[in-house]
Amino acid sequence: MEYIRVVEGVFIKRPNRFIAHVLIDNKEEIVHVKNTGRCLEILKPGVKVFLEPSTNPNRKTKYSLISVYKKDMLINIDSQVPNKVVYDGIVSNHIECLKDVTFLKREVTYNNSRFDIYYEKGKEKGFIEVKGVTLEEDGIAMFPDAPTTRGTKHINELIEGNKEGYINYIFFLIQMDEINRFKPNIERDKAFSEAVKKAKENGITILGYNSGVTRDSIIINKKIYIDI
DNA sequence: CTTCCGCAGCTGACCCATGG
DNA sequence: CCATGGGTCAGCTGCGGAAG
Repeated sequence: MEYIRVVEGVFIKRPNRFIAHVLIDNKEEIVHVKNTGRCLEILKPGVKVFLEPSTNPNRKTKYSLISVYKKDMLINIDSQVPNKVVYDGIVSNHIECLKDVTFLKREVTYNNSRFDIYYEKGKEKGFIEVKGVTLEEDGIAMFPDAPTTRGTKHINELIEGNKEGYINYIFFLIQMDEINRFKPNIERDKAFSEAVKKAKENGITILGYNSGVTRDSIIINKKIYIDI
């Protein structure tokens, strides 16, 4: 997944969920933030960020904030992209246990939820819920960075699906390089963490992959250890 | 003892920008 | 036109303290 005409900036502040103030070419710009989480740990004043110019002339903001440096590690915070990165990873047969799928579709509604990816592989079929992970502490990636009742609900519905014969997956895409370990963030969201554990006990496969992140791209990389 | 007022804390609505 | 989710603010509730 490539970004076009990426520019560099310095993060100033994020007054609300959708916008941030960023210094670009020594000029303060108001830009759109693609991330839904709060990202307190990484969006600190003065950090170096990368932005993609918008092609939509009707937009209020000229740029979207896509990645942030945390020390010397670049973290992609685009919450739209993990979905696509995983989808591309499956299509290119990069995911060991999802090789040679026979059918693949994004954003598929099932009962009351919409899941990120639906797949069929011969007789096998199921849903894949993708979670983008931007939080890291001591080399361990964690999710979520803020409580997510929606996420918990999704997982419980994946468990229901498994009971009805689907073979479902939870896929944590770590939006950074060189992180080789993942665990649910029990301190931040106990309910979610317990739902993940329950999912595993009910036969749902929990996958974690890190990504190759550069200033103008993100691509799926290596399978990592999941600590549940 | 009862009533009223003030304040703190909580809830809910709305706003922000975008893309589906 | 709706979903997204945190921040802000207005308005409401409930509690406590003080005064009649």
